[in-house]
Amino acid sequence: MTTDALPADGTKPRPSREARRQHILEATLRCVRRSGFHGASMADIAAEAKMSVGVIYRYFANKEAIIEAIVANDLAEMRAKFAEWDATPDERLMEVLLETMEHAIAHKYDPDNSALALEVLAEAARNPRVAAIVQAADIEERELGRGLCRRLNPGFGDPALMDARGEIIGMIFDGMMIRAISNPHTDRKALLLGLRQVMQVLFTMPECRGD
Amino acid sequence: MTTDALPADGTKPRPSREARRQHILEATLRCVRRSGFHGASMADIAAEAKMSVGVIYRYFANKEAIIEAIVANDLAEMRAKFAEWDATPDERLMEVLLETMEHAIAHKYDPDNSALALEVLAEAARNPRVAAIVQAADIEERELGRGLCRRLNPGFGDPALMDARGEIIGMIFDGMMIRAISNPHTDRKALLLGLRQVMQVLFTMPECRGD
Amino acid sequence: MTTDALPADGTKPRPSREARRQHILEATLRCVRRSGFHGASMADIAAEAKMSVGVIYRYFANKEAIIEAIVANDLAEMRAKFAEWDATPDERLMEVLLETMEHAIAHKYDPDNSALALEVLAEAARNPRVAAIVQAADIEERELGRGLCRRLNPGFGDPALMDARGEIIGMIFDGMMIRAISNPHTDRKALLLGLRQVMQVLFTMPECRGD
Amino acid sequence: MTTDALPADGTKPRPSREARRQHILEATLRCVRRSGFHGASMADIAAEAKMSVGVIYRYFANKEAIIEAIVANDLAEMRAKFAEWDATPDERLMEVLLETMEHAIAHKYDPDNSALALEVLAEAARNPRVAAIVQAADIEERELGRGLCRRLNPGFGDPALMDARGEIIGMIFDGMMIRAISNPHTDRKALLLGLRQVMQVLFTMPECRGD
DNA sequence: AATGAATGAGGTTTCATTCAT
DNA sequence: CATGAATGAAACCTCATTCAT
Repeated sequence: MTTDALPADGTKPRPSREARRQHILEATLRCVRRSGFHGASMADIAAEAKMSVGVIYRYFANKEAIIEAIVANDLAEMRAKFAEWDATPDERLMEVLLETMEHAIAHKYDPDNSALALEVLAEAARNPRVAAIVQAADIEERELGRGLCRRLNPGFGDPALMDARGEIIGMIFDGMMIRAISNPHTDRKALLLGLRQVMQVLFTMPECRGD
Repeated sequence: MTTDALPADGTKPRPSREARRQHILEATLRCVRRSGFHGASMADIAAEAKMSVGVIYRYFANKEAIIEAIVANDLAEMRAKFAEWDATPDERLMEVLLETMEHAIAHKYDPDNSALALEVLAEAARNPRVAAIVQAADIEERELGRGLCRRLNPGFGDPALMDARGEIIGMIFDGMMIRAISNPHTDRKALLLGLRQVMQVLFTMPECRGD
Repeated sequence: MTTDALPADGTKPRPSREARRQHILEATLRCVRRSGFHGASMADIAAEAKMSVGVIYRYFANKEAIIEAIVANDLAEMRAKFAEWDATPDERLMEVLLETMEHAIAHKYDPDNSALALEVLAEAARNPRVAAIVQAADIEERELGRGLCRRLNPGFGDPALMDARGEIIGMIFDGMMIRAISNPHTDRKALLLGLRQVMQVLFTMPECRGD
Repeated sequence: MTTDALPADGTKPRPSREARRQHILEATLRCVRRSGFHGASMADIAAEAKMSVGVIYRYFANKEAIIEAIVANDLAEMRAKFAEWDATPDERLMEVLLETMEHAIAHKYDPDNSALALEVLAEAARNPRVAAIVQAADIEERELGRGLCRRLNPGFGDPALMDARGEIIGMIFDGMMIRAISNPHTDRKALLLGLRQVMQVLFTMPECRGD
């Protein structure tokens, strides 16, 4: 039995604790995208969430805790993406992946998304608690990615080499966010063609013991 | 060449203006890597540089100017890298590039380097002045990269497609910095093998008009 | 009328927002008279108001806003003065004006008042925002003064000349504040006699086309 | 024997100590008119005087001493003005005075002049050293003014009343500087007519024991 | 439980003054 | 003597956090 529940009377039911946390997180996201972690003040967040400053402290111990929760939240999105692929039969998998590229480009080149991700990564680069969250999420993501690669490339032998291949694919997707900053006006049409070709190779190219 | 000069006597010569600027930039770098741009206070920087706060303002108009100088400084490094390649004869170029991969990995996976770069990029994502510097540098880098690609792949027709290929190569290098945060303990040996293989393909794979 | 209200219990009621603004303005006035606008630091003002520095910024956007509020506050005093004269019947107006001279002298020769006014004017001489406030107030004051002159001197024809006469009367009152600095120990009794005589002439002397 | 003198050789002779002081004062004046006493930094002044900061401290103990010297300098101007009048024969005196009005208006309504004067007066209102200088200058000015009044109005009996009359005339001139701030766009033509008429009255109106 | 006013340390920046060269 | 780089105190302002109401 939680503290929410029991509407019944005329007043609107109090939202659950989790719902309010989410509400705060979403407000924070909007603020952070606008001004970065350090630029977003608790007052901004409170105003954006239409709450008082004080109440935020009932849901999060401090500002850092909000940041950590935001980072953790990204997991959900990522899992959803992989779940979609998992539901795709092997013979259509490559096709679906290539179709995904268009959305991936749009998503990664969206300044809002990349700005936030870079903010998080820069924070992770020096805040061990954030780093731990990012890395934990990444472990999960790699595991899911490994499954995908195995389905596409059953003949791959050495798991270390396959992991490396996965890393490289990861680099391309992650690097897209940096390219979005450094060269926001890329020709996305040409990029899409190029990426589809390269991805096809990356997902299917046989392993090859170096030298 | 500069206005200082004339050491010779027992006293240590006054360092040149440029030397002091570099001194401040290096101190700032150490602080920024430790705590980020916003986390590094002018007092921290001054302490790190063993200077008074005020003197820093004789060399930089404000904190943002230091950031800009740091970003601009990266240009020199990048140019040096391309200059090295430019001096390499065509027949050895691919070989040298592949050898470079090892250093690239070491460099990008060095937390000091990637933390700083991400900091800069996150700042660029919101600060138009920093964005302008980053993008100007990138234009130059792309131009140099284009030259490299043309030497390696003279048969490439559509320049848009070749630029896209260059973007993708850029994604891999840029993305490496993010992977360095998300998965710092990658098996670098396997990664090196994989990257060499992939790069060889990327640099030489013929263009291919989609669908 | 305001949002506070409900004292009644033993605890002291929270002062209204407006009351706190006034409290800050009064503290600022004391500081400014002591050390001028630039000499009065926010820390001084906070100490004088027995508040923390930060709280002042909840009531005023910045130091300049406090200055502007002080200037604006003077308007109220000025309007009250004219309102008093407006309520006086024509036949007693000159008499009341001459009686006012004594208070005017006391007011303008009070170092507190003149120091503040000069501070404001010096600021207005350089700060366009303050100048705008001062000039807006003056427009209003001239309009009121014009009405007064018309009542005292209905035969005055050329409005430009009457305005000039008003300007000259203004010079005398404004100049008094400067004399208060340059010669604080004037014989005020003699001054009062002289001013009454001069004012009577100024208010009633017929216009006279030049030469 | 002072430290200047002895040019003779090919190099340009070193300016006298007094000349350099004047040079600094003039540079300071330009700075102060531009930005006020507090706004004019020693660095600004040094740059304006084309000197190094350090050398200024060989001529003035500190910034306040420069301010004091500027105030004291105004004496010279004022004395020159009275000297001109002293040289005028009685029968033309009033005429010359009235002619002076036009220059007086132009001078007092010049924002540069009034801004500086108000700056000085505001400073005098709280800095006893500056107040002393201002007041000493005023004593001298009043003495000269008294002579002028006596020449124009030999029948005036009570010296206290005559001094009061002088004060009032002073108010008009001083007040003009404040009007220049509060109402910079006065109709100066009309003002000139009005002032001439009023001045004529003020300089010649017989004394009159009040009530 | 919710509010939002208050705190005050700490941020960036300026500048009068000194002093080694 | 002149220089101008260096100092460091102090200016204004912000904001995470607390707590009386």
